[in-house]
Amino acid sequence: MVDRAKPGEQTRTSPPGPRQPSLADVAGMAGVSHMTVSRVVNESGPVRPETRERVLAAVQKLGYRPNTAARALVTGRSGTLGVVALESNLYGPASTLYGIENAAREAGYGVAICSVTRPGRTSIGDAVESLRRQAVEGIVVIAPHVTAGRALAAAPSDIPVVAVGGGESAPVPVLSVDQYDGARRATEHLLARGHRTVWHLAGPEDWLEARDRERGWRDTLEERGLRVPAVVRGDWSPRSGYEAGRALVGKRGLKAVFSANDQMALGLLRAFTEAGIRVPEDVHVAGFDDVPEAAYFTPPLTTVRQDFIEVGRRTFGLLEDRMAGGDAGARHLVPAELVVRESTALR
Amino acid sequence: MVDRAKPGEQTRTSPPGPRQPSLADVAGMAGVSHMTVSRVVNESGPVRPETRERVLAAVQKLGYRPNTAARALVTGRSGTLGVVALESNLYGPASTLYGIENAAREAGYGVAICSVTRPGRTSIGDAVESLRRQAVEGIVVIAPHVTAGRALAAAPSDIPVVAVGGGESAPVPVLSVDQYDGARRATEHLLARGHRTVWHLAGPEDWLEARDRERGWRDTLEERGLRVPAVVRGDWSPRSGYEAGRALVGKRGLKAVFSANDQMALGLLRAFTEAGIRVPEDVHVAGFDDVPEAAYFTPPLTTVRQDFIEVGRRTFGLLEDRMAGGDAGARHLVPAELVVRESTALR
DNA sequence: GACCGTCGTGAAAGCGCTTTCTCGTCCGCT
DNA sequence: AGCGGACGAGAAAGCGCTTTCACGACGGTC
Repeated sequence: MVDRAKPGEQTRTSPPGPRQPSLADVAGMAGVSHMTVSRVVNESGPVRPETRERVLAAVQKLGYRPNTAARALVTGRSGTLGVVALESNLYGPASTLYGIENAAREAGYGVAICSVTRPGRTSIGDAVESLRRQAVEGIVVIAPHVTAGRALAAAPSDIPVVAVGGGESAPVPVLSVDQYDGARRATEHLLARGHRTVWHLAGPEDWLEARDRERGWRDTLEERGLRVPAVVRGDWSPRSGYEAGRALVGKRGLKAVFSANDQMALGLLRAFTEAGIRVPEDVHVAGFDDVPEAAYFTPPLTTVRQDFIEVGRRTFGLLEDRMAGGDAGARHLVPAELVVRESTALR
Repeated sequence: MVDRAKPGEQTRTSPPGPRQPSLADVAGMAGVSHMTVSRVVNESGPVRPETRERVLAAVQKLGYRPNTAARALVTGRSGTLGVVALESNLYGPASTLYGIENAAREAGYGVAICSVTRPGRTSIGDAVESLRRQAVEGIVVIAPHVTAGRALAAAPSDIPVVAVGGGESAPVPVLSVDQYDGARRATEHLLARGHRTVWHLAGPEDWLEARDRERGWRDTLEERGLRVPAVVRGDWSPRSGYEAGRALVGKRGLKAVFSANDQMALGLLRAFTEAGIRVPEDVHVAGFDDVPEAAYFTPPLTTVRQDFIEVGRRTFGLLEDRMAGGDAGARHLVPAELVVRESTALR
């Protein structure tokens, strides 16, 4: 019985021990050429059923696993995609990553990640380069920053790159949730409660999403000829929302606030609570993202939901297009949805 | 001037266009053999300084990038690690992932991820298999589930595997935060407030971390001969915390609750607020994790902090050990830290 | 002045796989 | 009976790299 993998003529360097079985090993056991095994494994080319059975049995018994490196070497395809992810626990980016990974895996791709702490021209470039070294076939950049767009301007043209949630003015296809429209919906919702105007707690200026949300809010007010209060700016963190809240307390005519994300809205709520301002009785508050916690804030938060799984799926689709040589277009939007909760309850 | 990469004798299949430059291309331009280029690139073996300069210049001009597949094929090392991640936005697992990725990148490894939705015997096995197909050199399983331990029992022995935050009874090294001790600290803190006992909102039974935290809580009470109230169980989500909160409202002697994570504590707070129970005036609440939001809950939450970055770093260290053939030991603990906030303020 | 060791370089082999080409066999057709 | 074609299988080449070995040119030693 030829149970053990044949050691080959030369024993190689001794330590590695019994190496992984190769096509040749399987072929030996099945009594065919390695080519036939290849055909069976890849289901390419015709093989007589009984031969196939024998090969399959040998594959099974040997625990044969195709050598990715060898395959990649000859085909020039690694079967791996790269994702440049923002190192943060921000709900959006993290969820998007999973969405992409899922879609990629279903399509038979592996996913390599490279995280960047603070995106800038260099760091994103470094990340892309690092992924290229891993021979990825395409790259998704989760790049909500404005600077990311600039970084992508220098994106390599010999490998497909797509961006999600940013990358404006970058020469790559971009997919994002319709931040502008989402912000408009939230603002309109607040206005529909009868307020004269809506204040805005914005995100960091260098985030495209923050800009879009701010623009949506501003346009909505201006279109109706309403007063546009000075923007208060945070950094997405609950802490910054809290500080913004303290700054807002006591502002005249503060009746409605639209926060650019849920975490800052949480800080806002906290600051208002401490100051004795009741939500929704005294002030209405809306957020953005619909993080799982939002429904359990005090009070439950009206917010704008983004479907990150869908974003991930479609982003992968975009990349697939590009890899197939397609154009994929420039900018794609996924709609956002308003979720109304107690923080904007009628009073 | 020899500026263009030499096309090679055969034009290959026409469509691929000008392929990536190879060692041979660089060698041609520098007027040396491909071996010399290899030596320069890898800094292996002696090369005369001036030769080296010439080679480097050619590398630069051609934009040469070593072909990972070819290198992996001959060396048998892919330079890639695999991480089996839990697909969730739970703060802990996500943060751990970044910690690992960072440490790995610093050490020159790429990171491939494979997410699993609900860990079970099969899914983790599938994920591991999927990563092996990508020729990873080692695998980290972020496996907080009890079942994960069982899944790992069948872990392949021919590739280094380590687990983080779970994998009890698995034949692999495991690293985790000291959940038991953290839970004890939280419980002791609550008891120090003068309560007769502490209630516990536990996590899902099939999570090892949930078990450890529950055990820490229970032991602390039992050691002091205190009454051990019936455990209420959630699933980590704010929603489940909310429901648990509603169930707890009205329990006789409800003065202190230790929630197994912060998100559930949030739901708890919400339920208490709705029921007119004030925290900390009427009831004390403590959580676990110290998510960034915890400091801005209403009221700010006393909780147990876990240093996930450290966990990631040390987990990678463990894997590195294993890959180098070391033993790495069985179980490693990272201490947890109590963070006191208003939800357990003295009254 | 013949010799050994070092240094810098090149030649050859081969990692495991796919691509392409070739070859023998058997069928159905005229 | 003869022959083209489909079918099943193998032979050979080569992907880009590292490993191993071989080779010439030195410089110092006895």
